Amino acid sequence: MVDRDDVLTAAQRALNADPAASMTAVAEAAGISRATLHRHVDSREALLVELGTRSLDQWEQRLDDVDVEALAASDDADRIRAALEELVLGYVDDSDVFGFALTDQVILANAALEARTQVLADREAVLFAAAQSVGVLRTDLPARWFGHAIYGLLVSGRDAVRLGDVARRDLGRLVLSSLLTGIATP
Amino acid sequence: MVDRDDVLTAAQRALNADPAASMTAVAEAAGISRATLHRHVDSREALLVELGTRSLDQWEQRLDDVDVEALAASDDADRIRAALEELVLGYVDDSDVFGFALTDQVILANAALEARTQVLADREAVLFAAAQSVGVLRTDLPARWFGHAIYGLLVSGRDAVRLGDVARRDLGRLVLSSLLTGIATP
DNA sequence: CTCACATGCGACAAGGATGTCTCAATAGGA
DNA sequence: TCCTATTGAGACATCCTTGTCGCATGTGAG
Repeated sequence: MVDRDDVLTAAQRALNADPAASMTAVAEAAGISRATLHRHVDSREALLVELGTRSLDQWEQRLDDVDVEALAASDDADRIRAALEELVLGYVDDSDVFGFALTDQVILANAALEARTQVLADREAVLFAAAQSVGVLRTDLPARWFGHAIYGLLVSGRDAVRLGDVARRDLGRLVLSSLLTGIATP
Repeated sequence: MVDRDDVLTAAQRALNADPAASMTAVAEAAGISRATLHRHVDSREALLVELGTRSLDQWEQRLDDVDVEALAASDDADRIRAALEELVLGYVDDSDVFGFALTDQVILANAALEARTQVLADREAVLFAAAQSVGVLRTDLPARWFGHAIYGLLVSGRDAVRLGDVARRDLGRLVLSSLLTGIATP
């Protein structure tokens, strides 16, 4: 028997491989018929939205895990820096599974998801701002920019691995060190 | 009268605004009828491929402008660094117009465009490698990674501007400085 | 064994986009 | 002015995808 969660996971995998995959392709990937797929999910858009929600859940979980709010109030530069690294490395791992959601037009165009994205970005931005004030992150860049920069490097990291330019196991280090210290010689 | 070039430019604009724009929408944006649009372009895919080609032309032009090959052979660290900056700032400008091509599935899935992308990425990688050997770029990162990192920051930069988190005029500086020196405090 | 329930399969209608065609209007040059 | 080439508008067939439905199958619990 195929669990609803199995279906969503399979759909995730299928859409990760081909972001334009049709419901037929998704159903095949899940090893069920299209009719059964529709017994689990109302529509293609609903599926995408649900997967988008899943990815936001995961994002939120990462933020909870490092306890963003407490951290932001802590003034502990070392812990903040460590948390930032942990966060980014976590995102890199997540991008393996949720990467397609980063650039999917249906997900990006959904108002509810966009609103929740804003909320999470706000939470994150609080941490960034705290990191700025304790001297971990540069103060000459807007706090809101950091999240975007991370996002971009996740997209490029995915791409680099897909094209074989970078080994998957090196990705975390590459993204993190490019992000924090840049690609130029110090 | 509407020039073929006008049509492509308008299509660019329309697809930039909405990457999923239909041929009807593109035609409207160009101020012509759908039939006339098809007199200029065989199919939607052909249109996308042509616009993708255009963006690669522009990329190639940027590489020509800085004379990548000569530069890579020059061993002049200052000039290489300056060229890198010029290149990236140029890309940021181009992303205004060609940004949608960065993530469009039709364009990305096209074999011919992907092949040419590889060629251009190779040219660029030569410059990156030279930059590494003269001490401008870090040697502990793969030369092929740099191009991806730039790509990612272009995507995020576009996004940041679209969401209003970053002013368009600040974008070049943000991207360039995040890329080169990272977001962490030195 | 039997029954209920989930599934696969096939068929179906609907919707949307694409590409083609024809015909009338129009603009621009001879 | 007249002729020609281009355009717009609309109609059309086609294709693909989506979502729904009915029916037969099979499996698992009791």
